[in-house]
Amino acid sequence: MTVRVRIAPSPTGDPHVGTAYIGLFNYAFAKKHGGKFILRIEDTDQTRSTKESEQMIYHSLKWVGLEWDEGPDKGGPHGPYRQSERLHHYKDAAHTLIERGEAYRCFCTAERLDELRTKQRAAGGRLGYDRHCRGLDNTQARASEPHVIRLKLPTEGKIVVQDKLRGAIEFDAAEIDDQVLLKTDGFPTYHLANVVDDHMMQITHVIRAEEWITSTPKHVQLYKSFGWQAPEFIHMPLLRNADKSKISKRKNPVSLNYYERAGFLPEAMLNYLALMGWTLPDQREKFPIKDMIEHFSFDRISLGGPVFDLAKLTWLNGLYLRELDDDRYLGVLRGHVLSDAYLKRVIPLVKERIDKLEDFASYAGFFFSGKVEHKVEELVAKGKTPAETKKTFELLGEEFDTIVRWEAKLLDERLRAFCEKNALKPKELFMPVRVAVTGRSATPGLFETMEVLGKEVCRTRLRDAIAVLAVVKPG
RNA sequence: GGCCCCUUAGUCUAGCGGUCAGGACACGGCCCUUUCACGGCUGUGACACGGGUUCGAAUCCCGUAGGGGUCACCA
Repeated sequence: MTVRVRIAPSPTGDPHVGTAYIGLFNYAFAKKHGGKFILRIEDTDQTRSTKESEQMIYHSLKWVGLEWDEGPDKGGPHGPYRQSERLHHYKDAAHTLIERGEAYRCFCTAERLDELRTKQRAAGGRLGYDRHCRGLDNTQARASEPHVIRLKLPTEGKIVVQDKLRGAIEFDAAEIDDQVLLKTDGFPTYHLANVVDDHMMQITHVIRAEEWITSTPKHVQLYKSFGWQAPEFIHMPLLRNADKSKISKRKNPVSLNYYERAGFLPEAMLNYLALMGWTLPDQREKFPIKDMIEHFSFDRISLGGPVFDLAKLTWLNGLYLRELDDDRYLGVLRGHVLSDAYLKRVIPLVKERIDKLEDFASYAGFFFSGKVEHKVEELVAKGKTPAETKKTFELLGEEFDTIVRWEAKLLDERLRAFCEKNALKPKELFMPVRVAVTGRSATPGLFETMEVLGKEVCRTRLRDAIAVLAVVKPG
């Protein structure tokens, strides 16, 4: 049996560091055993999936060097590899299940389900679908009405998940919801799509994040209902913020775009990610990924959720950077931080503001630097307190997270709307933001500057500014 | 809250019954150096707690505590 593993990101937003992390472990395992590493795009959420995001996933995965053997752009013997192009498979599968009595149509409205949950919450009991439609015998007749298809789970007994890292994990079948398989819009949920695809694509090992453990019994039941053999499950620990919560953009740069832009080398990135929960038998911390492949084994994975430590990644990156010869160094420098493409975007903003070329670097320095210095007194608008400013920045950070197209015109609109929503005058917001994202009070136009800096840099500097304000003593 | 997972220093980890509990990041000191970095040396610092099992537990078992995840027609 040849090893076949997959990484299955959903194209909703920026390419995530967690995708690279899980991708790496899949990749290392596949390469170790001469198997195949497959990329599958899980775009079954019609409202959130975007083509831009899908493109960024390809770009970032290639950047870190995780080349896939089969995928939407590459093809392969088990395509298509984009779930939105496989809808008929899921539909067929769901109907097969209905015919076998393993699934049923459910006509409950979103309102009824909301109501149900509200009641359950009030009663303090368990949340979950009450199987209202499970016993319906006229489901066939009503097939033309809007409905979802739900999986029938056993009402008693245990469902056992075999996790390669943790052994047997037992769940009471009665505790598990009759999961929706096919949504009203005819699209499958993750649960159905991933099982159908993993089976059809002959995936042998599912290496995914720990957050999936609790839905795995549903998948186990699905394989059983179909009469298919389930793959092996390997649930990796979750990357964490410093406070141990699941890594998130509120507390860390999580976009791979950021790391590429900031001038981290892909080999350092991968090396660092490999260190998160895994060790080489000889304990070396700096190693090329081919060494990981050579020595890879699941029993060297530790299960405590590792805190993603930017400081240590930075140290490791320095090691890699220092061993580059000057020509290669020039190459990576010109490839990212000082690329022609980036300089060409900075020039129009700086040109009219300086008179001698020698002033370029000092005027435009913040376009090229990582961290910028924040002075509290510059960060806080007249008449505002540091605490108020901190609060405003936190809200603004969340606003940033929802902005998909990071362009000056849109930023202008969004920030003005933000002022209105939060009862702020533009000048009470714009100067503090300027200082937060550039570290300076004299800069080119704020929105143009923000566009060129990019979302991730702005987000990171805003986060840093928040941290500076957080240590100010009130009064 | 129910269910599930996890638990060695601030952080990443080694350890798989007998070790002075080892390494790395960060932090402090010293050396190198015109400065700053790099580099070298060095220091502070950990087995969550309580019961067992055992001649002997960081290592095995059971509790407790803590942390995390999950409870969607999102993945």
